[in-house]
Amino acid sequence: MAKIQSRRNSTKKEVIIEKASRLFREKGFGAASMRDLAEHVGVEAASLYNHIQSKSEILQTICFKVANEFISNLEVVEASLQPTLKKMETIIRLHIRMMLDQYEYVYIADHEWRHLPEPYLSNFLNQRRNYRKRLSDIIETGIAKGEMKAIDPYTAVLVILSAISGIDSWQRSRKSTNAETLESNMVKYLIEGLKK
Amino acid sequence: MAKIQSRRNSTKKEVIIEKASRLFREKGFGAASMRDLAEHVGVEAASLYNHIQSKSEILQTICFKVANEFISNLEVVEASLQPTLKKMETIIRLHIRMMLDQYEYVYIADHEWRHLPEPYLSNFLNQRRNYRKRLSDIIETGIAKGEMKAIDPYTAVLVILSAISGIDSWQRSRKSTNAETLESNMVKYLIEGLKK
DNA sequence: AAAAAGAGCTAACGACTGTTAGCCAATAAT
DNA sequence: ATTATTGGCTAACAGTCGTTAGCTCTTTTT
Repeated sequence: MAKIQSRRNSTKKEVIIEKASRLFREKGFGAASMRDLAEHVGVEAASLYNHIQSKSEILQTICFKVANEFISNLEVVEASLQPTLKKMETIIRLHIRMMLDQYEYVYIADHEWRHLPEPYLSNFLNQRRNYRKRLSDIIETGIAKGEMKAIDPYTAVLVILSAISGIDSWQRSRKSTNAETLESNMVKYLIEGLKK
Repeated sequence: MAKIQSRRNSTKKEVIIEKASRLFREKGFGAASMRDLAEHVGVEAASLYNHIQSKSEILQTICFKVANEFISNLEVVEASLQPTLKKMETIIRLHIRMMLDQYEYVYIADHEWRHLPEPYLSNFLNQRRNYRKRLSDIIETGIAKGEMKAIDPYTAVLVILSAISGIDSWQRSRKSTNAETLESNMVKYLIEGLKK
């Protein structure tokens, strides 16, 4: 092997993916070109292919990296002994933080998954459906245990996840608002709707 | 003038825009091609230009059509004498209905506005910012009047609008759920978080 | 009947797309 | 010291993109 990493403790592949995530968010996957990406990496377009296999491989990497992170976090919460309302709060806070400090990645997994080629597309959608189902199961349990008010669980999941993913349109307009304030405001609203 | 309308009471331009809205939603603005669109309209790509000026003119038409509809609806609500909580409920129901029966258009205005060329882009974002500000003003008034609980108004607006725009990811997975049920579930959750 | 305009077509332009081939220099492994 | 590998580069392919030019036929207006 020749030199395996550039400056900073990251592979060139990781650099490419990082720059790509920025570009994909700004322009959208379809409108972002490899020559565009190459320029941001500081290399010719063809050279990218020494590190990646294709444009859509980048998208796959990003989407499944995010998906896996959410799923493994959910597993920890599921296994915990918290009451259901607290579980939901934990998950909500986690989503908000992911959104805030891995913004580019989360955004792409949220908005650009459409451009995944099969079979990755189906795979991704299955994981997403499964994830949502498990969240609504928590709420369902919460209602059954009398810890939450009777509300349609899937609607609640939809509202919660959508509200959080909408933070992107906030970021730009109110960079000033600090993260903790945003998080606590948001949790307040979303949890209030679940509380009995 | 030659024949000014095709079958149905719609101009060919309207047909093009309607077909385009479907295509733009499915593939994204960048990935949808004029040849693709032409095929759906039943015509050669070049012939489209007898009715429209450019690809992005279609996007502009869709985005501002939706924006204008929302704004003029808001004006009616603002001018009404309802209590603030009722105003918000009216607006929420209106958004949900727009989302359900003008799905394609609303989706594009929500997700594809990024591809608007300047100066339309700035224009659109200004209108959006203004719209959100006016919603948060209603909530602020509601809090001041003691009709709503003290919550950060802009956070509430963000949660509400994002939650509704997330209905798209619902539609596909639960076509069965009828519109009224969805609407009432959603209103229940979103209004509950505002009520004192 | 003559003129104008609408609305379709084919062909093509120039720019840009993701990607491959093939070459060369530097580094790592033997 | 020699060989192998890595990771750059240039050039190019085959395709697609939005759009225009220029033609023809049909329909409307005068």
